[in-house]
Amino acid sequence: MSGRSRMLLSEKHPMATERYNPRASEPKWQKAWDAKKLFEADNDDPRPKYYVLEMFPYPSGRIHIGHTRNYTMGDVVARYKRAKGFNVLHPMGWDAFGMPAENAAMQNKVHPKDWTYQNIAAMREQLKVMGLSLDWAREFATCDVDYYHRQQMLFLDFVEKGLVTRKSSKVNWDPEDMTVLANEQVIDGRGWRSGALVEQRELTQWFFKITDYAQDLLDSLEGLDDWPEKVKLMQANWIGRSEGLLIRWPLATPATGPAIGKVIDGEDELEVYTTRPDTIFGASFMAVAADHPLAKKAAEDNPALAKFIDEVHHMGTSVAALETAEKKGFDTGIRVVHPFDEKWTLPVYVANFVLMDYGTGAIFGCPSGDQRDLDFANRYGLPVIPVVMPEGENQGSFQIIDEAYVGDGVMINSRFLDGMKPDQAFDEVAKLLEQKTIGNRPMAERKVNFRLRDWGISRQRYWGCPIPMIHCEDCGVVPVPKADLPVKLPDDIEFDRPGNPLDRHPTWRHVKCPRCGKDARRETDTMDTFVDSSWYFARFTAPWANDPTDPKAATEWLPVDQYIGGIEHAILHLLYSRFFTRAMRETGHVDLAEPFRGLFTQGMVVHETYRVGSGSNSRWLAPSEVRLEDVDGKRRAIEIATGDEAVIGPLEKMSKSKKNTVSPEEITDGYGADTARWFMLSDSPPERDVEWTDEGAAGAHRFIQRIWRLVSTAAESLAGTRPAAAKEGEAGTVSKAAHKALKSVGEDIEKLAFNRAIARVYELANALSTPLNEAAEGKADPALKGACRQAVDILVHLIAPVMPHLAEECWQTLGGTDLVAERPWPVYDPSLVVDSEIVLPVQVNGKKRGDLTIARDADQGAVEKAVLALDFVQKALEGKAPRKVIIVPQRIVNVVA
RNA sequence: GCGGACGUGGCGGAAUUGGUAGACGCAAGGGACUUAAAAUCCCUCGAUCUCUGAUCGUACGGGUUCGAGUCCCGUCGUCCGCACCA
Repeated sequence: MSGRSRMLLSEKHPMATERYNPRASEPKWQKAWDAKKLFEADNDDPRPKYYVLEMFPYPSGRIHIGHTRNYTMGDVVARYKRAKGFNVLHPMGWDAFGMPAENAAMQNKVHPKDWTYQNIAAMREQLKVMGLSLDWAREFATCDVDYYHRQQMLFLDFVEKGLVTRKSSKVNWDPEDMTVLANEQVIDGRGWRSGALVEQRELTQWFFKITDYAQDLLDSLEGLDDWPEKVKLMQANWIGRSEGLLIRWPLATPATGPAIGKVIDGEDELEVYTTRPDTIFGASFMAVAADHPLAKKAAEDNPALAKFIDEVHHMGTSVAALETAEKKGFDTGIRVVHPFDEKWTLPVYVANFVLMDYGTGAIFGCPSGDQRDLDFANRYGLPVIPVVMPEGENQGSFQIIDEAYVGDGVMINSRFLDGMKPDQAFDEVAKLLEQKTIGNRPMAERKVNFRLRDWGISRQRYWGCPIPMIHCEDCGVVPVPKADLPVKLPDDIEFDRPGNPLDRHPTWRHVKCPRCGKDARRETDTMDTFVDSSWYFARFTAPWANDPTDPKAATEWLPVDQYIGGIEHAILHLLYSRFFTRAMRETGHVDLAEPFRGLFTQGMVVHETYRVGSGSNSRWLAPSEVRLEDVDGKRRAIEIATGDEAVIGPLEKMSKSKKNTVSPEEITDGYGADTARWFMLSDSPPERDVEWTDEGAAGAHRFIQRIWRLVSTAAESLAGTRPAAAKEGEAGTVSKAAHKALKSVGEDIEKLAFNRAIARVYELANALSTPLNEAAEGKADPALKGACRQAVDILVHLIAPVMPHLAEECWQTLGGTDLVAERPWPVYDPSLVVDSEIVLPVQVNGKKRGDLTIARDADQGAVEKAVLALDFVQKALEGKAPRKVIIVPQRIVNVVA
């Protein structure tokens, strides 16, 4: 458009501006940012560093709207911190190994590699549309040979430091995916991915010794001040520390005294773990797990017991099975002797509720103090001796019938412990038994137990990082020499059968032993994909480094200042990463223990569901397939194609199966990225779920157009005006509104309270609406013009973190020659964020009756005098003196009549 | 069962952490502009009543306080995590 025609147009319609067109505008500004490489972090930049990271996505093929909310939050922080003068690292990558690629290979005959890289390419393009200020120069995928090569280096370093072990253990076997799952990946007895019922199998597996760090991982939670309490609590529960006592109970044999029970050769004690040694006089039986060595031995000549053990093995592990499972046991015939009474023997049962892999796989049962033990005792007619009684109960009448008492109180029926508190009794029992001996060892020792297990990382899959180890018949398990790394995945691979394709590859597994040179075979297990995501944040600090990290860069950038992701990773990913960072410190790759200084868990994007038909004929409808109507205040959904009414279901996480998904393109194609970004952060607090609604998106877009109208109509008249804050009059009101908004938006972003920041921007836009229109109509005096010019500059900078494209467009229209993305955050004038006069609410007897407008710096005496002179106060007092006048400075006045 | 979080208009949510409850947005209703529509602008919007004012009101019942959405005790409800962990 020529200057002449522009002038004609503006003469005809002085107020007319075109609507803002995000489709033309957004790509333009994205190119401008890229051209200046504004988002590429320089490790040598001397400014203070700030590392903001969102949990990287799995390349499933499509970016989900939930992803974009997550990344937008990180982007707002990144853009804000950049404007505040930080050297910001904001990278992006791909968590690219895993089962879905293999499933696609099996179903669609695509190579997992091709499938994955194609998905990455598509998703990268989707992300770019969002205008995120990411450093794409550092992008990598965990399936890049470059990346898993370094992961193999780390693995070998961990092996050297003794952080890796290989042990035979019972594993959770997913029969559908035909692979092993970590305990953390078994949810309600089912595989976290396949949903298949998990079986128990005995396999030799590779483990990371995370339990070595159990205490440290627990203790260090306390220092994570910028983590949600909820996540810390979940981790603490998962680590599950308990303090107790190992007690060795002598088996009743001819040597120990009355040989009542069955005698097993070579067995003379039963070791149990208990957190309640104080209840030892309430013991009425012992119980061991079905896999306990004593149980196995006792079953050798006892077919009935062997049968029972077999039954326990086949018991379901589903929640339903566990909940309904009755406490069942089988008496082995073995007897133990009570540590404090040689004449007291107790039966040893095999019980279905005792777990082999916690404690020692054996317990003593105290029915009065433990519900499970009580259920068991009641079923098998074993004695129930109350040993702890609530304070103030009458011992004569206190009984335990079918509810165990687990609280605090006072010891009874416990000989020398009687009258003590349970805590004291605990210590007393520990002290006495530590002094007694059995064999050559003390009869008891204090022991801390953890629920946390070592992290099994072996997976019998192709699409993962090969474990760089070699099995040699003569030398045993030998690490691949570092010089021979990487162990690359073979490309020629068949997916015609389930199971591990690496295992049946014709040549790949055959190698020479690096130690003796004889024929040997490669480890064909690959690593759990949670290994890949346990250190990617460190790799981002120097993705070009030959070693896994560049320790200098890692030291400078880490910890991640702000990590943002879903609550679903509260345990697995975050705990593994905390362990990994410790292991990397041990091996010299980083110099810190805690990888994430600040953690934020964002809510999901949810949408209601629509369903037509009923029973087996019913089907789900996508939001785009229905039309919503409002009939007599009732919302109805109509299927557009058929006109049938659909049932509106509750808000649910967006999922393919229920078709309640909205794709980012549906929004960005029409309204643009800024609308999507603005909508996802407004209204709902970021930690809570946000409901995607068309009205909400439309509302966000209306605001974009409103800002554009406001700025562009005033732009011409403000063109030559120098920004200047005013203190008085209408101009002063404008300046104060702008500076107050500037202050609170900054504070809100620092706290990640994006919804509040957005509310403040709305307020500022509302406040500027009249003055800016006056300026556009030429009705503003120089003071007001200066104030408006400055306020509009501030407004543009305030919207920039959330609506970066619109901000650039506005800035250009206002005559800016640089980019908002490279401009500093404006500084507010402290004198403009406080008013010289304040309005104090005045209460009489705690109820608000009116206001008092008074100078901000008025002293208490002046405030009291002015309050007492108010009409409504005098009326309320009826001429009497007030009993009390409470003045909270700058806040409220309460007159007590 | 154990552990934790939460409960505010028609809706999403604010409330400086004990100081004006309902900011801001969505939805709804009314009006202006228009031949009309869209867009835009203005007004109303917790409930009740004797309506220029008053009373009630933050799940429910008590308590502490000059003052409670906020703190304490109890009840109900919702959500989340763990779950036979001795």
